[in-house]
Amino acid sequence: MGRQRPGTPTLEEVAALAGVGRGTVSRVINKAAGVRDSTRRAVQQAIDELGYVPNLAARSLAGHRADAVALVMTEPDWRQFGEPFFTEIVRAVGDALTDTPVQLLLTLVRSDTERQRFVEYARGGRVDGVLLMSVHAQDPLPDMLAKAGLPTVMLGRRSGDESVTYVDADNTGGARDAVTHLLAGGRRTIGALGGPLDMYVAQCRLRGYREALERADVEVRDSLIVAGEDFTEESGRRATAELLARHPDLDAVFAASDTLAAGVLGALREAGRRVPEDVAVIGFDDFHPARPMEPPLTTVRQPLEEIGRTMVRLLLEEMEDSPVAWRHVILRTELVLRDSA
Amino acid sequence: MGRQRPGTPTLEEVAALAGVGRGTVSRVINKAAGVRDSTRRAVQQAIDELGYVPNLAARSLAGHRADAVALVMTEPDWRQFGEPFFTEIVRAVGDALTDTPVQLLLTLVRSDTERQRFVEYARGGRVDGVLLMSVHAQDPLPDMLAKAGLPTVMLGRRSGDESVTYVDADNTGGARDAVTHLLAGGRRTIGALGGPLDMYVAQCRLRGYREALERADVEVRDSLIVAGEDFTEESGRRATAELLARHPDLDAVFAASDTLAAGVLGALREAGRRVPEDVAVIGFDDFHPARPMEPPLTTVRQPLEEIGRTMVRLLLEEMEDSPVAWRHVILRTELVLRDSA
DNA sequence: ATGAAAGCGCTAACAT
DNA sequence: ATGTTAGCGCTTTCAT
Repeated sequence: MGRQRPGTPTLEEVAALAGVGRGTVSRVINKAAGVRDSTRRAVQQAIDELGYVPNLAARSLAGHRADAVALVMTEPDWRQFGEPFFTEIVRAVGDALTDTPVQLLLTLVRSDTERQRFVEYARGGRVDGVLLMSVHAQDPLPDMLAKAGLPTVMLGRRSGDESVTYVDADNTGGARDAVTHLLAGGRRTIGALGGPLDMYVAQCRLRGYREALERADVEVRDSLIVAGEDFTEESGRRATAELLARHPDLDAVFAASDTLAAGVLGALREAGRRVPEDVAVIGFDDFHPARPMEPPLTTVRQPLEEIGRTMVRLLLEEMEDSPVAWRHVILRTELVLRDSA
Repeated sequence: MGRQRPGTPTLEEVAALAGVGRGTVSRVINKAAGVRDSTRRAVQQAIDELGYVPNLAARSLAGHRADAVALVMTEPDWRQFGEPFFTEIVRAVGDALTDTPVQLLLTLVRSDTERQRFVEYARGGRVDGVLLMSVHAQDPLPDMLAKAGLPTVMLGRRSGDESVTYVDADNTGGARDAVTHLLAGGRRTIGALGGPLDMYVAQCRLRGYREALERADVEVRDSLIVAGEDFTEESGRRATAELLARHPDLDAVFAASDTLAAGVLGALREAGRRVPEDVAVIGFDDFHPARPMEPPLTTVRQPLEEIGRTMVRLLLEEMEDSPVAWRHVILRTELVLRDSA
């Protein structure tokens, strides 16, 4: 057992030292109005003298709030957490909370044990709200939290008619733009690398690919589409090799993530194809400044900063019970042209 | 305000429904001994019927513990979090806690504001202990926590005489082994890439480099040593370019991290050097299965799994106030030979 | 503007 | 084995 050391000063001792009532001390530490300036100073001095720190458990119990929110990564494969997409989201969420008194707690949920433990933690009132990243279609966590009445915001959605509040990028539109760009460049044999199909985001990006082809009256061939197991570089490599075997005349590839795209580039070069001369490549861009796409290719940029900010805004609104205009927000992507393919 | 919805059943209601006293219900949910099996079942049924979940704030307040520990990343540059070294540690720590009732909370401390907020969170009793990653020499956080009497375990140390409990790899020894191996291979003009010198780990690794040279009676030349700003690949690239400019006859490089080593490889190849024929490279290995060193080179492997496990063990011991044999643990590294350089 | 007092829901010590 | 009770330290009315 750890916790606050015995002998930790309490609000009551502060009150005694300052010669005021408990209520007054409470008002001071909560910066509530209606305290004379001289009293406030006296209390503050007592606080400093004693090194008083509020007991958060007591505050939670009496105040019915935790002043904390959880950002949950529900991914059995924890290494995904190192992916730029997630680190950027974490950064954006952290930034959005920096001016609030709310403590951000990142948590991993990799197994049913951990899921159970987290639900008890959250339902137990240790957080006021939950942000969910990387949710797979069959994940029960969002519903468990919703049923418990906990304010919850997801990054992405599990399906087309999602009940939980979410923020998503316009994956379909972004993919459509990308493939339309490839078509405009004269490409016709365009391969598509989706991510894992149990994630709606992968379905959307593939749908965008199809829609672009259909609009241009180009035949959609299933043999040009490969759904990977995940969004990793290695996955991109394997899929590309497969694609090249099936379609030696491949002249473009649309990849559903930038790590996939990196794998595509590697595999293409190994196979002796020039990029973008022989094969043009476009991927979604997770916008990680430290690991720029190399070489710079045209990418579909997701507004990660805005996604994180929006998630926080929606969550705080739900926590305040204030009216929310939209419970579903879909943010536009941007096609960043960086080649002449 | 969020938190447990109004109308959430309390322990008292469970007791009433089950027709027992509060104490008994408490015993049941805490799996305490001394409850008849039939009573236990009756209580359990009431719990299920009501969908009761314990209020963790009340439990903390009465029980003087939080059943949670924080794993803190104190790095102004949050992107570091994506580095394999950290994701592996997070995984190992998560694994070590998976069979305990303790919830793991990851937190970012990037600024003074966040440091302050976290200290209040921790001192406020929301966690029973703190694990610290990526601590820089002048970081005041460890002392703030120690002064507050919070069980704390650091990954690495801030200096040679660290007061806070820590777990570290044998950086000096590992570096010595690496450089000794290079010398045994006949290399004499060996460059050294340290990390940021405000981190003790970087100093140790450079010391190991020096010691190996001294033991072999090879002159230590300052011009062969470059301290980077951080442990990133980009940093490794720049440093290597500098090294090559100063020493065209460079025949080996010792890098203080695997990401640095990756940068070294890139820069060497760009400069037309063959690896390991012209220049042998050895780096510390953060052992990330998903991003293997490419090409496989000899590396100094740190026992990350064991580091994480040990940190957790020490922390739990400190939390239990049970006697701890060592407050400082230094784990051996292993030289993994993968080339003929 | 400030003090007093009633809980918040639980654990743990003490009875029985 | 189980019921009873006294807090844990705070927020929040309600008086004054």
